[in-house]
Amino acid sequence: MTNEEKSVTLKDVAKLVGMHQTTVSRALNPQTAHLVNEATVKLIRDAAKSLNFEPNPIASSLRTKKSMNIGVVIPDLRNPLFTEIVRGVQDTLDAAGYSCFIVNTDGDLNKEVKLINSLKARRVDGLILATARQQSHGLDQVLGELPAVSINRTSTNTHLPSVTTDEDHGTKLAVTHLYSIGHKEIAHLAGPTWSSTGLERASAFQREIKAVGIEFEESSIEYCETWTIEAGKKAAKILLDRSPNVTAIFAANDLIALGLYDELSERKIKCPRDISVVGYNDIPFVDRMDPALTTIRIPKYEIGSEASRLILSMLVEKSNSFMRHIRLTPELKIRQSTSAPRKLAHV
Amino acid sequence: MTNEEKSVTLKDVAKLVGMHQTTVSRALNPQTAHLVNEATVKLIRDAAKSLNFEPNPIASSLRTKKSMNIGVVIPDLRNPLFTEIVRGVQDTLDAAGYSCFIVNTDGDLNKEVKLINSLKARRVDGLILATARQQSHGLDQVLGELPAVSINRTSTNTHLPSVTTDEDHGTKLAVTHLYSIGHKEIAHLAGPTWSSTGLERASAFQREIKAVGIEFEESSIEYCETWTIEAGKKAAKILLDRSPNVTAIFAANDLIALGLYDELSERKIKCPRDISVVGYNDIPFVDRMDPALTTIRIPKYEIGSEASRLILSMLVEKSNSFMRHIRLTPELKIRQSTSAPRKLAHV
DNA sequence: TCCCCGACCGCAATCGATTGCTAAAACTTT
DNA sequence: AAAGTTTTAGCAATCGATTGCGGTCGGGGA
Repeated sequence: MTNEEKSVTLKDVAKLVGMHQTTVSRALNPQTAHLVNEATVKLIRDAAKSLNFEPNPIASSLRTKKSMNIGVVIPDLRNPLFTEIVRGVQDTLDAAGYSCFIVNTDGDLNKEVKLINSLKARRVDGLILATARQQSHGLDQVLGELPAVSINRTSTNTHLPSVTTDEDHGTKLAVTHLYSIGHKEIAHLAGPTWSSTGLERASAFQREIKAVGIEFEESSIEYCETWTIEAGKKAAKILLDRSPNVTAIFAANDLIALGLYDELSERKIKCPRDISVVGYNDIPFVDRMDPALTTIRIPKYEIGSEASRLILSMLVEKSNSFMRHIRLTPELKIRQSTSAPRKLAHV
Repeated sequence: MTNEEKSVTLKDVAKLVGMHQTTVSRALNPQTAHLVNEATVKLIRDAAKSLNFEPNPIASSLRTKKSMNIGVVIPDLRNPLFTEIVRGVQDTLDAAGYSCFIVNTDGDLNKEVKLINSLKARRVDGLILATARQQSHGLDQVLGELPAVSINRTSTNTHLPSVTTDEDHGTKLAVTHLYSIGHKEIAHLAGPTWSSTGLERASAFQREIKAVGIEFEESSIEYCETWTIEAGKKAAKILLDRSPNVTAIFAANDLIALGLYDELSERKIKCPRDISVVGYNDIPFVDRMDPALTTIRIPKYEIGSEASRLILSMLVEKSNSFMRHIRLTPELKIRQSTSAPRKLAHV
């Protein structure tokens, strides 16, 4: 019988100190403790501790209409990119006394809508959206009044506060790196066209290619269907067939780069000897692949923590008035998958 | 003004159909709908739909004392082993209408206790524990009456229902594989001694080594401090110094195997040419490392889903009476990190 | 015809914390 | 000393769904 706890309530504590539950409530809450005599507060706090009182957040939520939960919508927790982000979210959120519900859309827009609705049904106080669709397709309507921030701001969703990384800069890092080591025939395995980051990187690619003085051809970009290894491989197949003499490929993310790796090894094309590869994100373990992947590192954990801070701030100052956009800076991690081209491409 | 929803309640629905909220409540709940006239049920359901009514789970929780949330305690979400498991948990749980709170202990026992308490404070209905400490150090007391299942049953915690994999079998697969391709000098980089799985695999290793007819020496086992790459590398250093002529090493998990990889490459020891390596778990991407890691695959997703099923069943049949232990079977994935020893070790 | 039972539905209490309002006491201010 | 403040604390309503306890009505059995 070490376990006599039968859910201690405010009233129990009140009884113990001979006061009303109201006073106990106020004494225990830092926000309202000033309404109670200091000595009484101490008395009550001690009593609460002795009874091992834990306020019931559910009762509290019901009355205050704050669940202290926020929903986190991601494509798939198994994608290491997101686990890193989510960790940032969790740490920041629970430091503020919030918890989170994580849901996986698996890239399915219908599912996403359903999940957001379920999150609303669960009365989350806010949402962090890490699913970057180009067409938010009435998501705004689904969102309703619910405070939300978006990771990977979609261009159509600029009305949502967001935390993003500088896609242009990241792409520039990739392209100029490849150019600086001698590549002239650079192609791009782009992200899906329904993804805002995919599109942004693709158009940044085009811009940067021109910026370094290479003539841009449409054929040097091939779009992947999804952000996966398989899609990357499939697109790589097409790209390599079409442009056999590229010497470097910038993949829109690491997974796509890995798909490219697969296709290269099937064709016995050696990376980086024959073709250099740059990825994006720097997810865990790509530094241990064969070859170690040169990539654009984004501050994943920080994206999560910043997004959390943002949503938290929206929750206190209910003023949705000012729309904040936080932009973080990526950096280049040079590893073994890039090297000077074997034979310089003719200009 | 597309958003006129101001939180519709039972009472609103009741008003619309001219009935009492009680009836509405019963009609909407499948469990109690039989108490209401069938025609009325339909009427009410339609009305609810038309008002876009969503029952407030918080109010419901308060009354029923069921939060419909369960806590998931893991070391670190960033460890791909756990993200896989968690996905299994999430999918199974939310099919049953439950949500989960995921917390990360970062291997810190104090933190673990704190987190479990916070989970209890949040009124979770049950717990899934994926932190496998040998000494549960009064965790039982912390747990109290809360239903819980453990992944990786700790030997001291056999009083908790559990979902585990067959460590003996997995270890046997590893050892016999190495033996069958010719290795006689096999060492083991064991998991931490505070971990039940670490200990189990280590003792199974010893047993299996003897079983295949190799003389066992204490020196062929080196324990890692934690389940990390760094700890693996550190222990590998010691092991390789001590036993320079081992031809194969069985690492207690993939991360440790990767640490071993690092140490091997620093010493210019080629895997598998000079030393074969077997990992454990088969976490994502180890098939793409250099060399692709031979490992013992465990059904990660299933562990999560089985654990969830278990906790759910405990929630319905409150009878804690029968203690269930589910044991899943691992399998061997042979890849490039194992091959026949270059020169056979002298017997 | 009378009684009993089941089907159907409403009343009101309940879960536990929060908060607007009120009131008593304590302390200032003229 | 009277009036005005400030401090401190209690009362009771409230959040929204659930549920034990009836109550009404219609029908079946005796």
